[in-house]
Amino acid sequence: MDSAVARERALDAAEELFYGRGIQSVGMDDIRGASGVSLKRLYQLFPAKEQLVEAYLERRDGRWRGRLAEFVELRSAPEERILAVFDWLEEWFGEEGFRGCAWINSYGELGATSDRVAAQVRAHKRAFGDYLASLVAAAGRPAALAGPLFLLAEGAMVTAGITRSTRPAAQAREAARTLLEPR
Amino acid sequence: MDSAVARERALDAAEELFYGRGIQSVGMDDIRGASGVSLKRLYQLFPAKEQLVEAYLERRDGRWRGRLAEFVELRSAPEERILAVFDWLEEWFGEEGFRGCAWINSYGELGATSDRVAAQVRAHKRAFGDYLASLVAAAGRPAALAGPLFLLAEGAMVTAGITRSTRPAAQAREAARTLLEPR
DNA sequence: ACCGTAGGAGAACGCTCGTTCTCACGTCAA
DNA sequence: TTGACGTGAGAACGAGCGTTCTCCTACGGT
Repeated sequence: MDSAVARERALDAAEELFYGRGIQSVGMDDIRGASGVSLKRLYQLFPAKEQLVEAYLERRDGRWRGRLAEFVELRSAPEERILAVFDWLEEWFGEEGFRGCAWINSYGELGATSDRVAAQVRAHKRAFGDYLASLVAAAGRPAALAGPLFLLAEGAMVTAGITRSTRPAAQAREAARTLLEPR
Repeated sequence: MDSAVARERALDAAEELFYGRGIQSVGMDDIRGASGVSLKRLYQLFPAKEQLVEAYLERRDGRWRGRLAEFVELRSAPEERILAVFDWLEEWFGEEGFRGCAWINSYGELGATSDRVAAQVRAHKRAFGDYLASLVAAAGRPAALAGPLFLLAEGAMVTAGITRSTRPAAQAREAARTLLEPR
């Protein structure tokens, strides 16, 4: 098996297991079993579990933000683009296997003990916040709107994860619409 | 040492360590060292670690909501009481040792593997949401306001925990004020 | 004074898991 | 053909930790 292929399979297994069951409760042997990549190869590709965790979060970050941006691009009106973020959240929340925000969960699990994971979570959230801010700026709205919209989105992710419901997305969208109304 | 005293000391140590470093990275031996309660006594009081975790979350839930309600009671105007929630969040975020919401963190750590912890987190969040709803009702405002306010508060907690900043509280308060404005 | 009981200190046990090692096998260059 | 090398399967190692056990001391009732 090609190294690149083995790497992808390992990351696929890591993503499914880490996201679904939490990082600490998944062993390297579980990754091996789910990916078919031998332990020897796993440790060649990722010298320690923590590096596999980092690679998982990093790949997921790119994909997550990519999917969001792709969805948002379908709308042309700047205000609609902002609201589309919440529409996308609703789709995401409804997906099979949704278990909340991977970064918030990882932060709860490892934020206090792993500086590198904590930094990655902060970077992801900053990137998401910056993206929201860019949408607000593109709509010609005051920059101060971005913070509250970000908080609504974060609250929706956390609440959807805990309550296993898509409803927070619609609530957040509605609140966002109100905040966006001209006064 | 009296049993009741030992129990309190054990819970004090559990709260400080579990909240500060995460649950899984704290061993029963750490609890013993920090509390001065022997392992034998610990296991008499809490037959397994999971029960200590539950007792920790339960006691913290009572105290947390008690402190919040106490703070809110200081205001008399119904609208002010709603906003006071966010003022209290700001105070809380600024406390030494603040590390985000204990329940959100616990959910990230154990939500996928412990049904009892997951249920306790849901119960805590439901109680907080109900409390917010009662403040909204007391102010004679539409019940639909409670959801968005809840999401703002949750988003603020998560963001304050990750970024180690008190700013999300003020942002959430400002957004809440806007949502409360008569239109 | 004596015995039964409770409690403390900490060793011990058993399991999990991250990481490394062994060994047998297949491959490819010379 | 041969030998060096890479690889897979899985055993082995070592640490951490939840839980229990041992042993010793102190004390309370008679």
